[in-house]
Amino acid sequence: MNIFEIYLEKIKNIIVKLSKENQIVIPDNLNSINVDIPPAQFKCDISTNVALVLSKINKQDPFELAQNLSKLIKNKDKNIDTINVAKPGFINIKFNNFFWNDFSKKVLNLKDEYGSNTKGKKLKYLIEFVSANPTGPLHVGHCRGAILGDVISNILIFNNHNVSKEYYVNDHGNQIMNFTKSVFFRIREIKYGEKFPTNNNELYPGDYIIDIAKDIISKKIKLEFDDFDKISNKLKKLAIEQSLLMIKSNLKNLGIFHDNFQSETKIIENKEVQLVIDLLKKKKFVYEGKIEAPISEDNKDWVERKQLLFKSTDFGDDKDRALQKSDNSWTYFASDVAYHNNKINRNFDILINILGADHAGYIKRITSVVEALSNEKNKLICKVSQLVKLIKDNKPFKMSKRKGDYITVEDLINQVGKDATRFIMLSRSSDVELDFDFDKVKEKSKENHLYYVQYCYARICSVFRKINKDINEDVENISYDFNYGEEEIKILNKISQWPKHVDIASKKLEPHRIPVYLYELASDFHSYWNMGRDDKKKRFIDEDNKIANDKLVFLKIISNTIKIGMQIVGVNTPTKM
RNA sequence: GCGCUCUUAGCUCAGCUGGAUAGAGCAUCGGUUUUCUAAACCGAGGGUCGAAGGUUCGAAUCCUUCAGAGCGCGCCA
Repeated sequence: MNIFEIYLEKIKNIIVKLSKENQIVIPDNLNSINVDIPPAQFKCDISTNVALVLSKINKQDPFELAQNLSKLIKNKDKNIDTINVAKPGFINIKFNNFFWNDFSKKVLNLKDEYGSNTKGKKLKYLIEFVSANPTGPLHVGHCRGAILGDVISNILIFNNHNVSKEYYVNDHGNQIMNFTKSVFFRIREIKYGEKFPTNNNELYPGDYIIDIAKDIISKKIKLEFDDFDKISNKLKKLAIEQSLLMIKSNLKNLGIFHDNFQSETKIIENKEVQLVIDLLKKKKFVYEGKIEAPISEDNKDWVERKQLLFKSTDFGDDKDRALQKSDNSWTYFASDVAYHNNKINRNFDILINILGADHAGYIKRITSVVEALSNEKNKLICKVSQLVKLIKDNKPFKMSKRKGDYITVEDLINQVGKDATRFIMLSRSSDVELDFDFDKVKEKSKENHLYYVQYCYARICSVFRKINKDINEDVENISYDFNYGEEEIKILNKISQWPKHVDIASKKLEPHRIPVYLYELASDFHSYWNMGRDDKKKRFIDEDNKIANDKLVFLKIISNTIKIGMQIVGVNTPTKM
């Protein structure tokens, strides 16, 4: 029930027919023809640029062409009230009451599927997000990407795609060793009263390491904590297990659940790295060579040497990328190459990676690898979420790695709650930095968009409560002979735009469009609600505590649309506030 | 130095798969509650869409150059 799509189809059919009858010429590609939301001042429901697109190729005045086409569009269409041609050659269509009756009925019947694109091809997506190192709890920095990935998944699922959500666990490498060592020292601290070394800045000082140490001790596993090297592998497994539990609990509190946790170690143990590098060698994308020293400040200790490199410059990267370290172990990149090959072999149509802004420089090489391996150009799509600037007491709040000086997801949820966190993290495009103001987030006003939208839903629920109806029950057995006025149609019109916003959000992987739309819809509704003060006809319940059928359907489809949207965002719609 | 992202009202941002007179919120000023939720609503002022070129019938949107901000640029992960 996307009226923009329906009319686009109709218009395309008309011009294709005309071209077959040799009455007009049409371009091979009709993609630039659109049916869009007209600016408010034109007081119509949809508009199209067909005439403007066709005028040049037909050497005809667009205004005149538009007039001719509009006659054909209007012809026998029982939905159209008026059809006008505006200045350069836009065709503006206003629907009649019959249409809005029919529209409200259809939306009502679609229930929680309204806005979902059921026509498109069903694709298999793999979306990798969060993938934070399992060396500690999630902090605010991870939060935005986590929510972004989750809601992109929700949108794709809503549009009938198949989505697998994955977390890549970097349980291999130096960081993990440092982390394990930290746990080791904490265990010795607890067991033998040895002081945790403070002079080693490779170690993780955070208090959560103590918790992990305690948890491991409480398991009473037979393990001697005297020689780190002897037990490092066993302890590593235990420590990672604990920190993953912590991370999963953080994610759960954000309302996020992954389908799969893919271990880096497993990929290395399965020899998948060697396999993929052989494969790339065969394709001539891997060679032995030298790369230049990095430009960063302290590259004095840079030793130029021959090493195994991936030819990412073939795909437009600045330089080729190292696959092997000097001790012959694989680089992080190498195992990630194997991981992506693993993804490709699982036969997904599209791979999506959600990355933090600090990893944006990594995109080129990884998309290059995926292209080299799959021979498909846009197989892997990387979305970057920009930084979150924390603001407390009107001042930027800087997080540092020093102990206790960073805000975890847990802190965030305890202070502002899951829903507000989700809604605000999504309220801006992922391409721009986001100010996260602790004080404003907790405010319960228009400033806080979550409450503004929830309040709209709660207001509708209050009407249902008043007349002893259940908001979740279906509206049935109603004859549709409503006569909606201008104000109601304004909102119905807004609702008609919902599928279009979902569609763009889905195609461009831009979830912020959903909260932005919901805010606008809520605003229209609040506005309507307040009309009831001056105009009794605008109130939902009459003197006899009854509601008219048109008002009932009206409320039902508004609340329905809000609920669908809020479910995609992953927040609650309380019935009372 | 190179790469990615950003630059729209005093502030925070929508709008960008090219379209018509560029929209919200906050802040400022002025109003609304015998009424289904005032966590709300209505009104007013506020703009060279960073700058300059280009493509186009048409540019905030696409391209080029420049300026400013953020992030990144290791055999780290």
